Amino acid sequence: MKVTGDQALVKKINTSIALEAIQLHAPISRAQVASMTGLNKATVSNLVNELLEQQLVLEIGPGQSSGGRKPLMLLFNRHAGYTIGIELGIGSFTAILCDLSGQIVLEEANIPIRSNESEHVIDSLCDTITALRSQAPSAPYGTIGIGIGAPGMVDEEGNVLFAPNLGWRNVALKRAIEERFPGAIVTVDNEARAGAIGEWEYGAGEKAQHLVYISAGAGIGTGTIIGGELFKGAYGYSGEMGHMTIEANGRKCSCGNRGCWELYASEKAIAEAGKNVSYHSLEEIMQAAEQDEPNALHTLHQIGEYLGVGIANIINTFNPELVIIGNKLTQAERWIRKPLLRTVQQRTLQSHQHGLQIHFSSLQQRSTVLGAANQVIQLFVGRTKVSV
Amino acid sequence: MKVTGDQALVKKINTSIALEAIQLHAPISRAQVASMTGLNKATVSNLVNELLEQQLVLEIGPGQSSGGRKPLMLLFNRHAGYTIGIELGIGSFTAILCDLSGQIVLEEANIPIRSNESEHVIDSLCDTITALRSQAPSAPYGTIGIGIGAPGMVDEEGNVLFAPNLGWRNVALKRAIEERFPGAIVTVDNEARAGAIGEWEYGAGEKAQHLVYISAGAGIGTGTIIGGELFKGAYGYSGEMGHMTIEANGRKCSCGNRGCWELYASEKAIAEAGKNVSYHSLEEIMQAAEQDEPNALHTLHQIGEYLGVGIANIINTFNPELVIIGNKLTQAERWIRKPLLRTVQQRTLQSHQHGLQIHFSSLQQRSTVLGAANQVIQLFVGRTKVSV
DNA sequence: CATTGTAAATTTAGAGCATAAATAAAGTTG
DNA sequence: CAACTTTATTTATGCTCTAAATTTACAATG
Repeated sequence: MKVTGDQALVKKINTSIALEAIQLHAPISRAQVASMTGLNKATVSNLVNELLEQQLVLEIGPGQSSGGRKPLMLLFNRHAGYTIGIELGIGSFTAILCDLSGQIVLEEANIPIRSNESEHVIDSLCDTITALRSQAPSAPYGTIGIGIGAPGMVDEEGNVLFAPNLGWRNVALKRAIEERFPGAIVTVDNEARAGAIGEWEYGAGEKAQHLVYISAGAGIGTGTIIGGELFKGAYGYSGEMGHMTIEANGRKCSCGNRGCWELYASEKAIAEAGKNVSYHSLEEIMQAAEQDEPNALHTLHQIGEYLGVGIANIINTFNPELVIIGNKLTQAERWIRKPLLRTVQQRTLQSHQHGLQIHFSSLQQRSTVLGAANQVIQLFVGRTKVSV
Repeated sequence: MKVTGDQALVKKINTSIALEAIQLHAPISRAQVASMTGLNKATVSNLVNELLEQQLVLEIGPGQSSGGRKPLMLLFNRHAGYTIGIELGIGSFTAILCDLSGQIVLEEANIPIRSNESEHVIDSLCDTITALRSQAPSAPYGTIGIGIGAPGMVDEEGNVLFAPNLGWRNVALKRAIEERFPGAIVTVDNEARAGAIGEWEYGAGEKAQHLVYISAGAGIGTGTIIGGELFKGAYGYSGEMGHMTIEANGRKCSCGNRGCWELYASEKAIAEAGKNVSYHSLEEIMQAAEQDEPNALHTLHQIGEYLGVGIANIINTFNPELVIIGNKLTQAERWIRKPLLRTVQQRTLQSHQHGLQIHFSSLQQRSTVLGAANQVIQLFVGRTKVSV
């Protein structure tokens, strides 16, 4: 959005800075916030007092003195409001209610979807949202909003442009939810991008300024965080790296391209490799791998290698500190991990390997719901940044 | 940089907004600037008057009245200062002196470099810089700085971390130049990233908010502009997309990886394809192609196709509005163009093709020098942006 | 236990900037 | 030439940050 500078903007920026310092370093005193952020003590006092009035911050009494007056310690009031996070999957969805620090209060996992018809799905989502809202603890701001991670391309207005697994085209999901819950903050984003935020804020991504999250399931989606911010790309719907070519003359993909990464490194690879054997799902092949069946082991190893090929490309493109692999394929970490790491090591520039870490998701299927919820929280607290 | 909000920041933001409006829409009146930017008329008047004092803006007298008082038209004073842009190549470098709007005043093209030894190269650069500075027209701010585009990985401090074609490792190029020209603004960036800025500001990239520049020469480098800003990536030196794998089991690359894009879509592909024929350079193969030699034509077509494969990956990753192909291979546009476009069309998602344009560089080898010069100009005028 | 020193938080006074409204300047138009 | 328009500046006001002074609250010390 086009923004000009005025005093309100200054205050917004500084409030955001102060609140973030409190969130990250609680319990913390006003004086510490001032010295840490570079803001003037008086400014911090003013801003904090307003945040106290708004109940976004709590004073929990005096802390340890360091030779003088005891500081009054501050906490981010994670119970000021609650938010709902939803991961829309294939055949089912998962919804959570969490507080402003991402602590899950209620969870409704794997609610089946009977029909992929968008109206039906939206009805179903709304029923669950209503149920969660009614069970939410009372809070100054109540349930502030609903964040949704959807499988497919989502534009900046929250329209699901294309979701092949749901058979959706141009579904105005955000608007539909907003209409049902007037006043609520609603966000809709791609499932992998929400997952990236989830891992970054609450999972394996702690503190990393630059990370890439790879959602490897029925296909491959990616979410990228650069400089502590979600990388939006042009028009807001980049991230179709699952359709990056890694075999120029490879198999035909449903997207029209050939040799797409997700053909070789997602569940799609199982069905393909198993054409002559009888593996049709990740579950099946994992069972077989447990029995040390050579075919299953080989297929899983190959998936690991191909995941590594794509990850190497991502590393060369974005040079992140951290790559996190999430979604269903993490269940096969045992078999995938080694070939994946070896491939990445072989295929990336030495200089990019420096300080690079590769992790599997630590949130166990909760990356997306938490990330979706976090997107609402970010809007609620009004995070604002300046680049010079 | 970590920034807190104060009045100085507000002024900086608004000055930047006003100046940009004048640069882009000159000649323009104060009133137009105000209505265009959303700034208050009084604010614009104040800021413009300061810019006039600073000689960054000129008043060129009254314009056409639209029914009332004639507006006083404003121009960006492109002669307020001059800047030097340098493209460091292999075996030679090119330097220009240009005004603040990128108009080239002096050009020293293809100055040979006798030895790649960094000290020698730096000496040589400094000689040319000194010569250009001494010939620069007199201006309020004189020659404000030096921008350099270097072939290789450059970090945010202007250190050339790795430039295989020069045999450089960890050369503190920016600091070296700064020491020789105290007070000058010095920037050092990767050649392709500078090229992206050059094309965006002065070339085929006009007005596009999201573009990718592909520098196809001895290797492949890329520069990406997203949301009107150079995409820096983690640590500032992303963009090694030339080493993206497009043939998982392809040829070995000097970077350690296999099947890197630049092996198939840069000059490297000529040497390789020509192992049994006698093409060793772009010039040779183009001569042969002029004579319709089938081998040459086939090789060039293939290069076009492989360029398309990589570009398709980039499109899926960044979803830009505009892709610009620059550097040496543009000379072979005649032969490359068609297979390239066809391949991209075949390999990208329909939704991404919507509104996508693919151009060849319009600046003819000047993308990088102009982009490098522009980086200095940007710092000089202090462009500042806010994201909400 | 009163004194001294220190740290935290608040108050005060001052300055910078943007803005709306009023005013001035310089046109056009019938 | 009077009425209307548009452009630019001036004025008065409000908001925010900041430095410095002040208040508050505690620790250490003889």
